[in-house]
Parts: sequence; C-alpha cells; structure tokens
Amino acid sequence: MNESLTPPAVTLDEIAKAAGVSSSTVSRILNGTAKVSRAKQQAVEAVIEKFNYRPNVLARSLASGKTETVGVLTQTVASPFYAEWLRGIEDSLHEPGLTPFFMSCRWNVAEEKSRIEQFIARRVDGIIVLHGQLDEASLASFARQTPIVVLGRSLNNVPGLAGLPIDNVQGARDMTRYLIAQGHRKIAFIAGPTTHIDAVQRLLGYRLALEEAGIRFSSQRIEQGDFLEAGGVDAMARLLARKAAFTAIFCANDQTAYGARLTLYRHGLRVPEDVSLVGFDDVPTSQYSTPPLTTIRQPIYELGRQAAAAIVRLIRKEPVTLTPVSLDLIERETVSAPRLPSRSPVPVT
Amino acid sequence: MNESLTPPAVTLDEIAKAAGVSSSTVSRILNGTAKVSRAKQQAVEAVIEKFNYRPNVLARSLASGKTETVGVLTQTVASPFYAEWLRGIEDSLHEPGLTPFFMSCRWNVAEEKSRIEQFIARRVDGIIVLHGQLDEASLASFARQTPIVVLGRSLNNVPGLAGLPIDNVQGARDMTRYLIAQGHRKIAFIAGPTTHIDAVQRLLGYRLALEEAGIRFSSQRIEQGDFLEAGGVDAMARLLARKAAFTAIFCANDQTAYGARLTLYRHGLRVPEDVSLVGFDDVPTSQYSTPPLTTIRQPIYELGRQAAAAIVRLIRKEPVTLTPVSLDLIERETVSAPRLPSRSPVPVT
DNA sequence: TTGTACGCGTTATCAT
DNA sequence: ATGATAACGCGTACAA
Repeated sequence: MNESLTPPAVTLDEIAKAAGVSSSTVSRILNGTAKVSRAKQQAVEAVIEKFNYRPNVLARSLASGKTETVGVLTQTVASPFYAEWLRGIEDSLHEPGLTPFFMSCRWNVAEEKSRIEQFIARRVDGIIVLHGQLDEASLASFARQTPIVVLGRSLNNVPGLAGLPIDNVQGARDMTRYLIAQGHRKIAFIAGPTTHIDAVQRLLGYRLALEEAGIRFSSQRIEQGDFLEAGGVDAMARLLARKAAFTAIFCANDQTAYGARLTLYRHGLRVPEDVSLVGFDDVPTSQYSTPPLTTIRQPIYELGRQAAAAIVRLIRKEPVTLTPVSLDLIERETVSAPRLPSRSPVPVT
Repeated sequence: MNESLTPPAVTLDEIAKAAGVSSSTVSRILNGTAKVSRAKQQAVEAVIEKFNYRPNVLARSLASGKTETVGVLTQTVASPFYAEWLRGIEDSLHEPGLTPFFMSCRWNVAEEKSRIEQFIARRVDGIIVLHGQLDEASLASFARQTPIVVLGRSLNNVPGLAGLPIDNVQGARDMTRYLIAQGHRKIAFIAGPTTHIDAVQRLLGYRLALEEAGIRFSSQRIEQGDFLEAGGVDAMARLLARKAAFTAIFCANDQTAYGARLTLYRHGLRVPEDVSLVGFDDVPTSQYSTPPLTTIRQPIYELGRQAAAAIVRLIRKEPVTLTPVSLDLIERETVSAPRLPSRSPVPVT
C-alpha cells in the first residue's frame, strides 16, 4: 500500500512556533482560560486551521486530571431495550459536555468486573451500569474510586453509589389485576431467568395479584423462559403440550411474548380472540407488532436520562436522591374477555 | 454526603517505592517487556494487589503512542440492525486486544464529521464507520490521519481507507424474481429514504427484475417509507387508499414490513393468504414475527466481524481486499401464490 | 537484571 | 497579557 499513513500528528508546540507565540498562549486560546490579544488570537487560529490541528485528548486529560467521560456498561448491545437506554444516556450526557464510553459484558459477571476496572483504568469521571449482577460490596468498593450509578437496582446508600430501582413487582401486579378485571382467572405466566432479579420480581407481582384476588396460584400454569423470543416459543409449546388450562398468558417480557405469539399462531390460536397475551417492557417495536401488544411500559429512554443526570450530580459531588420508577400499563390490542370462561383453548395440533 | 470520594489514584511510582524497586521495573513487570527476577516480580505483584493498582491508560497511551482502541461510528444505536453489527465488531476486536469506542451521529452529517474528529483527537488506532453519509473526499482526508473502514459502501482504493460494499441491487433483484416465480406480477414496493444509498439500490434491483421479466414498472405501485415501522404503516395505508392493484408487497427493509403488516391487519387483510409481504435485512426478530417474515438476509454479525478484521489489517499496514457481500433470500412464511391473479385485494375498510 | 533520565502533549503555576 | 517551567503517569533508550 502506502507508507505515508498516519503522519505524526501536529502538536500544540508546533502550532505555537508557527504562530510565533508560546505554547501557553495557544493553550489559553484553546480553552478560553485567560484573555489573549485579538492579534495573537487570530494568528493562532489561522495556524490551527492551516495545520488542521486537533488537541490530543489523552495529553489533555493527563495534564488536567479530568477526562470528561463516563463509562456505560451494558449487559448486551443486541437488544432494543438497551438501545433506548443508551439513547437516553447519550442525549442527557451531551449537554454537560460528557462523552459516554460504551462497553458490554454479555451477562458475564467476570467480564462485568473487568469492564469496570477498564473504565477506572481509563479514569472515567463516572460509571453507569445497566442492570448488572455484581454484588453490592464490589460495587461499593469500586465506587470509592469513581462514582457509580446502577440502573434497575435498589442499592444501599453508600457515598458515590446510587441505584435507580424499577418497581417490577408493582408493574406485574398491575398487569395481573388488569387481566383479572377483564374476566380472566386462569392466567399462565412465562417467567424469565431465575437468576435475573427483574424476572423474579415480575413473577412475584403476578403471584401477589392472584392471591389478593383469591385465585389459587398454580405451578401448572408457570413455564420458564429466557427473556428471549426462543424461550417464549418453547415455553408456550410446553404449556400447550401439557394441556394447561388458561385464557390469558402473561409473559415476563415483550420478547418472550413474541415467541409465545408465534407458537400460538402455529397452533391456530388467535390473539386476542382465542387467548389473551401480554408482555412487559414495551420495547419500541411493541406498538407495531400485529396486533399491537398490551404491555407494561418502562420509560426506558427517560430512565436513561435519569441515570445520566444522577451520575452528573455524583461527579459534581452533589447529593442524589433516586426514587423508584413506577411503570404504566399500556392497553393495546392483545387482550379481550376470556372466550370460554373456565375452559381451556383447544390446541389445533 | 462524604468527602473521601475518588481519592487520588495510586501511581506506578508509588508502587515502585512501596516495593523498593524502580518504576521501570514495575513497568517491565506490567508489560512483560524484559526479564525481572522472581523475587522482585513477586514483591511488586504483592504491592499491586495490596494497593489494588490499575495503570493509567491515558498516561500509558501518551507514552507509548498507541491507544489500542478503534472508534466505531454508528448512525443510530436504537436499531436491531446496528446492534448486531456492533456485536460482530466487538467480538472480533476482542482477540487482537483492541477496545471499541462507540459513538452515534443520528444520521447527521455534521455530527458524523465531528465524531470522526473526536476519534482522531482521542488518537484511536482506527475507525469503523457504519453506513455514513460523509463524502468520499472527506473520508480520504481523515484516512490520512487514521485508517478507516466504511461498512456498507463501495470506496475507491485510497491508502488507509476501505469500503465494504453490500450488494443491495442483487438482493432486491433476487427477491423480486422470487415473487415473480411465485406467480406475482403486481408487486407493490415501499421504498426507503431517497437520500439513503441502500434504499435507492433496493428500488433499482426491484425495477431491474421487473423489466427483465417483461413487467411494466408502475409508479402507482411505489410508495415512500422511511425505513421505520411508522413509515410502513403510512405508506401501506396510502397504497390501500388509492386502491393500487397488487398481490404482493416488497418493503425496503424489515421494519417497514412490520409497519405495513399492521396496516394490512387493520384492514382485515391476511398475510400471506390475502397478500404476500416481504422485507429486507433479516433483523434478529424477523424469524419470530407472526408469521415469520420472508426477507433478504444480510449477514450483519458477519459483516461486523469483517469490518473489524479489515481495520485490524489496516492498522497493521497490511493490504486489505474487501469483496462485496452477497445477500441470501430467506424463505419463510409471508409469501404464497397470488390469491386472485390480476385482481387486487379488496380492503375491508 | 536493574536503575536513571528523558519524552509523550497538554494544563497549570508561577513570574514578568 | 504573556512566557518559562514544572507537573501529569507511564514507556523506554541508555547506562550500569
């Protein structure tokens, strides 16, 4: 190819020389740190333009001791859910002049820890963790080096560490109550991974609502999913295979609901005419699924903004008080009154 | 709160002192640059452990002149499409020890340029641009400072710059041929943004296939979408409102197809019994939509890996030859033979 | 094998 | 207002 690649970048010193001023003057012009005569100002700016000079961020950070960045740790990047969070974070970090630094750890605790260490090694000003399975002690320990905000978890009040919990129990309870109010009493539930706190809480909310309505909780109507479409497909198939009786299905998240929906379709069961189906999360595509999915809406984008605002306050050493976010039920088109009360739908195949 | 936040981080020098060796020895142990006696080795490692020391990446990069990072520029982050690309890139960059640095520019050319400059200011070793609207001259100019790989575009052979084109024309042509082979002759097309090269190419492929089959291209069957669900909803509604005659609908991407599907549903039209529907991209959720969508598969994840491999070679100043990627048709369940040949479906409302 | 000293590109603290 | 000069934390010739 060509050997003239990546010529040594122009430095501040070279600009200073070319403009006939000291390097401090150039630095001052760059940062507006102090008054500089208009003459020199313009001379320097001309040279900068000519050489197409861009300050080296690394050197700048090393000297100033601040990086103006915040590390954002996601579990996965391949999820509509996380994408919305990131958008909120990015938007909200833009105004305070902070640059987000995204990394993902694929639901792997060891990697989660290693990523956080990488962030710290990069001297980020703060860290936002989305979900996260790291134990609270470790988090608190890391937080002594850099402020951390954890989205989706409730955390004890430690300096430099804040958790923004999401009230999954309330959301799941509301949804279950809603189904009951529509006349359903046999409500199946496709759960998420038992290792996932959100999944556990949603199952709990479902159970609580049943009990308060005097409906017996039956493990016969519970199936295990994995928060992904594939898990929904399989769980739904198992539910049908064992001829569980239900008139509605509550899925632990929207992706699970999509999977369940496909299996129902394969069995010739219509939604919502034959069976009602609901999800949880309200990912962006849920309003466009066919039919549009009734679900519990997490204000994902807004949560991202809140997390960003919180980390900014933490960085500025201002107090933060995060209140649990409540979730709203979004009524769309996958629920109707039970077709045949107290009779299970008959699988076609 | 508490004032003991972010205590000044431990430095290499302090480790050296505490271990009773020179700083260079610590550095050598950290990087394995030279042989060090086992005694000192262990002493230093003990101290590092004790102080929980983590080298400052900034200082390290500044001194070594290399950052071991690559900037990844996406147009948006809120898309299943980009998520898969990122996953491929991340996975593939992991092994060479490079850290990706994600930023998005929201389809804004000015921001795209500014982001690239930020990457360069951060002295990334290389840049991967996903799509990108920046003109080739600017890209070539940037490439003189840092190698760049652009995914989804064909680029002239400039040193340090490589484009990985995607054959959208072929993909769209194949899909159209497939529909024709199933007996369809009145095929509607919901296009993407005319500013988007991919969208233009897909429309072209559709047109070429029609012409080679001796079918008249009719603008009556073309509607404008926006590559998002909302655009698909509206475009489909317009198509129906104007009573355009068609037995199949080819959408410029999967998201558009989801929107169109919803409008069809609202009008009581079944897919594929009443009308066939196909998309383009094969985003991860397409195999789980109801019914699963017939579409053109882009090997998105694999493309991400290829881009990463390419930038690695570019960084190492090795030659790269990128060949256009061909796209495969994924036959699923949204296409059937036309129900009423040469008669348009009758909208219910 | 180990230590000294300098350089990386910038900011910040002094004088002037 | 401006300019030397010392950090910032680390890598690395060079010397020992």
